[in-house]
Amino acid sequence: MSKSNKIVKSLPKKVTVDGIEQDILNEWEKLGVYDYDSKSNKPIYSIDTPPPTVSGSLHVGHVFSYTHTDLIARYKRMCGFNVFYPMGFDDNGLPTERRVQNYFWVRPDLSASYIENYKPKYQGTDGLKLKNNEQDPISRQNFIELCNQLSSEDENKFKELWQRLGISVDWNQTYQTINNRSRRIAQKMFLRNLSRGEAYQKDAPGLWDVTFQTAVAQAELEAREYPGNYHALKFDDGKDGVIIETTRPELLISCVALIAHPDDKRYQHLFGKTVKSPIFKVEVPVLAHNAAEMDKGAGIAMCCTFGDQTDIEWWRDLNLPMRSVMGKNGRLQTIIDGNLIDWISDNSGKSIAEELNGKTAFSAREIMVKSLQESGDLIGEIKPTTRMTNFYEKGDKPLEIVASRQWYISNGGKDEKLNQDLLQLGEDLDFIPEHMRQRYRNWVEGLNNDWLISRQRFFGVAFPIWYKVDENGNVNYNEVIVPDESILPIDPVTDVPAGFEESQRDQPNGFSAEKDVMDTWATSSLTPQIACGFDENDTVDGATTNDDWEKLYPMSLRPQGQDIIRTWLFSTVVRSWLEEKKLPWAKAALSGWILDPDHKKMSKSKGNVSTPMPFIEKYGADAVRYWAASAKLGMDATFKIDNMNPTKETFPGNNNQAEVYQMKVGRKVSMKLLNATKFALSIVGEESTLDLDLDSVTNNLDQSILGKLNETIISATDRFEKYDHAGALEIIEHFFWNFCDNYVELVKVRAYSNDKSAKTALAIVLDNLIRLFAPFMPYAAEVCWGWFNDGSVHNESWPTKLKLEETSNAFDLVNSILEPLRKIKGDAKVSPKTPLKNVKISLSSDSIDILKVVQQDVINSCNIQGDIEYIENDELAVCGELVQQD
RNA sequence: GGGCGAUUAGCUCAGUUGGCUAGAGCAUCUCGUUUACACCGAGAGGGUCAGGGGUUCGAGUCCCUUAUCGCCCACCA
Repeated sequence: MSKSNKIVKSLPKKVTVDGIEQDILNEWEKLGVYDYDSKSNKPIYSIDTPPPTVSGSLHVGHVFSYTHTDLIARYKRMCGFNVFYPMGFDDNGLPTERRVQNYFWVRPDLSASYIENYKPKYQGTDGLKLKNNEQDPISRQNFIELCNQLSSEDENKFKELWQRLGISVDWNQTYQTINNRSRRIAQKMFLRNLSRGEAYQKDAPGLWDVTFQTAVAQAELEAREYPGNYHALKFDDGKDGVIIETTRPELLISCVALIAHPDDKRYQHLFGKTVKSPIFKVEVPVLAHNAAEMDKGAGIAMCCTFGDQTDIEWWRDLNLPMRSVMGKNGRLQTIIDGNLIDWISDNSGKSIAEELNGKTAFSAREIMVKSLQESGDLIGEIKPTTRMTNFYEKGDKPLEIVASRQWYISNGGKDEKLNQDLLQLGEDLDFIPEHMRQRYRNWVEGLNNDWLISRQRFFGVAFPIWYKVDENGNVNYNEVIVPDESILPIDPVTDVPAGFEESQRDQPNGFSAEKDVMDTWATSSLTPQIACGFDENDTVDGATTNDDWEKLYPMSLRPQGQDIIRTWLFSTVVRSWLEEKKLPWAKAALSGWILDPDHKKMSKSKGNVSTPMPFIEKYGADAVRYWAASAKLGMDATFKIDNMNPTKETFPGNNNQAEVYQMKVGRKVSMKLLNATKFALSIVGEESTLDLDLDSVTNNLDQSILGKLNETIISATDRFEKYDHAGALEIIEHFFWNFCDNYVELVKVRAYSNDKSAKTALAIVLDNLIRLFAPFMPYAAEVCWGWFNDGSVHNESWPTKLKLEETSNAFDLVNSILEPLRKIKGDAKVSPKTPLKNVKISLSSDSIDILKVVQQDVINSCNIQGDIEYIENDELAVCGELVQQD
């Protein structure tokens, strides 16, 4: 390596890390330092950045994981890759729907027509004051426009934070998950799934959230503890009765059978016979099924349509009738079109059935318990219990099971071959850290159904389809009308299929729109396609083109949180496999959690989040990055705050006394880098050019520090290649402190006296160190670099192995005798400047030879008077006498 | 119930394929220094590597087992 002709610019008297960010940011933007170059021939490194949800706010956990990705991006960029590092904004889905509703006090209404230049009456946080006013009903298209308007405000706040943090995203490459490009791609991919038979609709019982009144997918479930009671109910078998236990007596009315295990001796005599339910006196069969567990409850279960997933299994396997009463609004429906449900003939049973109509599960249960107690069919005490129950992850009421027509995409939940293929893809994908692969395996192996992608919500990407309406005015869901790909995106609620006119909407022999929207993951699963320009017809919203698609896909890296392996990661693999028969990326990097000081995961719902900007302002962006960079991928990190009671009230760092240890250290490191560089340049830069020629380093000690530098470069690079940024940082930092505290101190005198070798070594080390630190501390590194270079350090190359002859271990040797020499003065509690005399050093003869060559630096820095006496001995020993000061 | 991970100094964590007297930072204590850096430097104390077995010349590292913590999945009779 031989570089020269570097011009040393003027150095500041005092360095600082405060307020350095904005000027540098402007410079980066001006130079386009992080721009992806679609015309370049360099190898590409493409990153499938997670699009943050814009309706939320960013917390330190985001800063943590996005910094990890940025470290990789910056490293790869310096290694000569053409880095494609886009940013998306997730503004599709329920959180945004609710936020837009409350912010503008509107609600989407599918019957409302589109209004050009619609201006909402309200805006801001006055939603609560408007509680009594009705929300303004507007069309879906208007709603999407309001979303885009609100999102762009949020996006700017996000962008500001990411930039300040030094995330090296190419801001020309951005997308929104609700913008035209995303909707177009989501619809196009759905149509292709449909044409290949991978997307299909089915009318079947499924999990249903009664609050949001939408179907939910397996991936969105969350099991939570839920209190309940066991009720022992007696069914009439003509003899002593059959006792079953249930936590849901309100579903007795939907009971279609009693089920026990085929091997259960207790119930053998009942199989094939019927019993009568209490209260309603409905005759139901007693049947055998393997899924019944002998040791659960009474060993015999009441099968209702539907209480849980097992009920669905029994209903399907045993061909049982459907007696569903649970309405989509969470209320029991026993009277339909004025008629009471038809399977009850008993008169008193009928009147209770009538009473149940319109009741929530909760009040229906109260009615049933009371009735059962009165009739004497409730046996013994009601026993309280706590059980795990499935909830929609965003909901707060247990899920019900309701039959409805929904759209699904095959994901291996029902197709063994596809399941195997997807498992194999999980083996082919490079997980970082490796053990995260197990999460993927567990999930794919545990799938029990296809991916439910339709949602009965208003805001999201519309299904681009209509259905034919028959001559009687009934919608025929089997006759799907699809648009041509070229006109996407469309909204079937306002757009009209080819060959029809608007007047035929919902008319006999006309057409009817699919009103559901797709699940948000149905769009998010396409982020590689959206970011990389998959759509050859795209003329809107996109920065990349279809030419880029060929180069960028499959992508190099998917960074993401471990909590969304089953959703985002898996669904992206599914879509990519179905469309391209490829993995979407080579590697997946999973980041860990940020834990609060009580070791609880930091999340918005727990109210323990810390907003990052105050920390950036207090310590500087480099320091915050240093904190994040110190943690390995996939490892949790504790957000440890000193001097502070870690309660909710005081947690977010508004207390000036509070310190985040690692950030404090990070600030020290960046200051040290600035100071060390300034110092070295002040000695070295007396001339107008810097000599970085290795041949100019002739002194043994100087050569040996270059040897140390070389080791550092090699092992830091090795760590980075293994995606171990924390290990790389540790190695670089260790060398850096050693260099500052020992080497620089040693050669000061020689360097001041214009020694060519020392000056060149200092310059070479600094030149490399700044580049080693650049991914971690982009601001401090840029400042240092700017003192003796033009252009950005972030477009420079990552240091590579120096072409050195074999070097001695002079530096380590000197360090090992420096320590005891310092201790002599330390023990005597005198200044390090105090002179020493009669210094004797015993060590091996080889080491003596090396040491003699470089001893002048030791004599200078320790202020040794007279000669050093060397004694040959394998055991290292150092002694000396202090010269008495006046 | 099935799976994954963690457990090393007061705190936060390193410790790569078994090979040192087990390391670093913070915190604590002692001392020093102000022409690179007080957003500094030098030094000290502090650990039965969660417990118990085993393999090995040798175990923080490998195997078995127990305990505690965290997470994922299953669990609604």
